[in-house]
Amino acid sequence: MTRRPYHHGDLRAALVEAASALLETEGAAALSLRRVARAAGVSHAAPYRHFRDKHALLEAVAAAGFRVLEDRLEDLEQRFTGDPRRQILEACRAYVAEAVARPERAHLMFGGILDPARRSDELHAAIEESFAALVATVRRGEGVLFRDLPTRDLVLTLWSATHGLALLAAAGQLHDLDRTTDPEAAIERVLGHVFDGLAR
Amino acid sequence: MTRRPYHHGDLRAALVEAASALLETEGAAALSLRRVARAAGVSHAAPYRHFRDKHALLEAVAAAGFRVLEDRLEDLEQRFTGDPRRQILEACRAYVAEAVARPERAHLMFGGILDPARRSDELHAAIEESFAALVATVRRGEGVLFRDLPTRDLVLTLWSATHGLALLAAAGQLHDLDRTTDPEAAIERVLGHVFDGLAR
DNA sequence: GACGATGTGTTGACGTTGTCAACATTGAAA
DNA sequence: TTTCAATGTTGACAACGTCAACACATCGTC
Repeated sequence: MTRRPYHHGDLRAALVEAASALLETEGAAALSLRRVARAAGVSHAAPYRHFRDKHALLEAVAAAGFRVLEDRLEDLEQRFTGDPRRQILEACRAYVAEAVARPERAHLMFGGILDPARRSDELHAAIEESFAALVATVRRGEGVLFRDLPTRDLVLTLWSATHGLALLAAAGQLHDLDRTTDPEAAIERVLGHVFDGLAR
Repeated sequence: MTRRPYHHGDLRAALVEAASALLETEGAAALSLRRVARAAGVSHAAPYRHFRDKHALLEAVAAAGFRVLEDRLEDLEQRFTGDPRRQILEACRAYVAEAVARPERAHLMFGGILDPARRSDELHAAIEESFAALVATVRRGEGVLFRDLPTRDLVLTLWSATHGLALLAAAGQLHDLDRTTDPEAAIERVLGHVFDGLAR
């Protein structure tokens, strides 16, 4: 039943895998299509059978990142059913933790590397679904945790704070403010205050 | 016909200028050292008399961005002396507005393009000074606007929310959440709620 | 079995890039 | 006037993204 393409097995997945690894270890600047191909053990033009160009490969890497985010969020719903506050807190924590663990991918997902005008369907779907999971998580707190505010306000406020902290941490820029701040503790305090502002 | 002299006059500044312009119009991917040199009217290797490598040029562009941010913040202190709430609000607005007006540079400043390990003294100083201006702005609200919280908490919370919104807006990702959200209105609402959470 | 069609990987080429070494030109110090 | 450091140019190189031409494995059809 498993249809295996003939030579490499599943080159497409292998390329995304190799690109993700190279991205994190060597940085975005050092990530070339040819190095990815070499890492996957194929010739320099082989990737073109699976991706229109380099941009498309990078989009696939980003899409994988969004899918991880979505999985985390949905997992949290299972783990903390009936405790929306915990769900939201943990979701934000996971968001920051992901960015810190894979900063290069985080910048690929949210930074100015990919051209929004050229988004593939795959990436578009991955983004939509992960954002839907995020909105759904926040929604579970509506009427229970938060004041009577538009969903948009709740999501935007929580998301902005979390996103900001995640990217500052990923870029190592928290240290420019305060050498002793670690992201884990920071998200705790920041979210506490933001919750206070939204609480009923 | 004014004949161009062999020596440019102030090539360094011209290169930073040309690079900034190219960055915003063509995007980071299309920004090559050689195109910058061409735009400045010099040969392809001339930039090496002023910058160690491409990375150093990009750092100079980023540093200029941080200096703009600092100037804005300090200008606000003059314009709204004695009104710390207004100062902070306007500072956050300016932060977002800058990111939206020059999204490519914002990503260069905060994204994963520049290697933090190789920061030039110029960039390092520009970052420190703009962050100091940011902290100073928030401090003016201490004891007046905010609950009795560590400065670090105040700065981190306000900064995270603002930074997050700024980068989401710069990346055009606000539209993934809600097609009708415009950054100007969003920062207003987000900051309102965050202020509530920090207010005394 | 034979056999093209099709999907997949390879090879070689092209123009562009970042960078370097060698050289040219300039303005100012001596 | 001579000299020299600073600044700009030229030409080279390997690595890059991309493409066209080719090679081969697999499969449906006869």
